[in-house]
Amino acid sequence: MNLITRLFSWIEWPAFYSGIWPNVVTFNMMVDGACKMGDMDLALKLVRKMEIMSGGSSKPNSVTYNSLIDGFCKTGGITVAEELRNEMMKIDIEPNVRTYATMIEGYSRAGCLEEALRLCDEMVERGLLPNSVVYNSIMHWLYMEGDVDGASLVFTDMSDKQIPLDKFTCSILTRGLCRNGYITEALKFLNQSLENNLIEDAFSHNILINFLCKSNKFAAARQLLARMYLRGLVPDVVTFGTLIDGHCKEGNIESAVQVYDTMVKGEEKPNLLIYNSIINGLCKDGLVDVARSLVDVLQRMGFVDTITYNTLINGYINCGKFDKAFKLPTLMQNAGIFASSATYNTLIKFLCKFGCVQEAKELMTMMVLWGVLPDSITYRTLFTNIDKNCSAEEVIELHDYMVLKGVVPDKLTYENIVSPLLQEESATS
DNA sequence: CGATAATGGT
Repeated sequence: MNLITRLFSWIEWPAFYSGIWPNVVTFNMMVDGACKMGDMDLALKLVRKMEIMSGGSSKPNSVTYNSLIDGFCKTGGITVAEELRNEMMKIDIEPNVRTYATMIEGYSRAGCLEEALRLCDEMVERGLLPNSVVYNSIMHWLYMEGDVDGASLVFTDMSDKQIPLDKFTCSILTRGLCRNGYITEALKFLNQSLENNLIEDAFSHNILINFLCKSNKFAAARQLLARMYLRGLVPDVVTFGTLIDGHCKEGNIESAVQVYDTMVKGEEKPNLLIYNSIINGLCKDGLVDVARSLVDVLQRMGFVDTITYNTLINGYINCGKFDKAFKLPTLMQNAGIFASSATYNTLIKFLCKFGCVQEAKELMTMMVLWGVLPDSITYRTLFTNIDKNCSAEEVIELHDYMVLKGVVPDKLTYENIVSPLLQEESATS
């Protein structure tokens, strides 16, 4: 019996024991919980049995169906979702705006924007008015497809129909414009939204600051931060984290630390992500020893994770301090931090790069012994570096070993390197 | 009364 079934197994018992009968809302909460966990079998089972389990007092309603439909859409079962929509109509539960919004998002996510747009028309025909959620979804997926003009048209339509814009609309437009290269337009739109008092949190600004950093426009990014203060918008950890990471990637530790100071002077507490960014920045800047001191301090504060150490390992390797890099897995274990596959992948890649493929293979078997599963990256690293005059049997043996340990092979590597050898092998034997 | 839909940073 799996955990989720176990958690809900009390439902099978007579409710007399507690003296409280579950009603539709109780069931809907459980159905939605199951859907959110992706356990659609359980969700469906609950819905099919709720009438009997409740002694005939509870029947699925539109909320039940909307939850189910959303669950199926999110787990790739758009066909089942469509069947459920038909089913609810058959038992006289009218699909409402939420039902359509959920289906429209589902079809868009599945890459069927055409069908999503058809559903928009259909809901209007049935007398339902698409709300901002529906418009936001459609615009988001048009932008994802790169259809900036289409999204603009939908936005105009939304304004014409006087559907209120919300903070979601703002962030979707900001991100959509940015990701399609319209940074100036995004900035213009953000200013306009500020004028209309549509912006209540740092969300949209964070998106724009992120894109400005990614396009190396740090002055503009910093200016935007300054403007947030002017407009009374409170920057959050994400705002600072984005700027700090941007500066670190740029190799400008000084600016990163300046932003850090600004953040600490405000009431915002730095999080682990921010420290990891700084550690990465210090390494990139050649200041690995400073990075190491920072990690030591953070470790004493209990403020480190796997990524902290992985970043430092990368830093040591990039500056040639290999012995220090290889000592880190033990150190992190002492600090109670579990090494990840990425920890060993970094070291394995280094060994391969310097022709020590045998040692790399040994490290891979060691990580298995230490309870860390190799992944498709480990697989790719080993096979793309494997000795050219290594025998086919050896390659296949390594492949079999890794697959047996639960590794899902990297598709391209398998097709190009391992699979040809397998055929060769079967041809000769 | 209570339960359901869309957005961000290593």
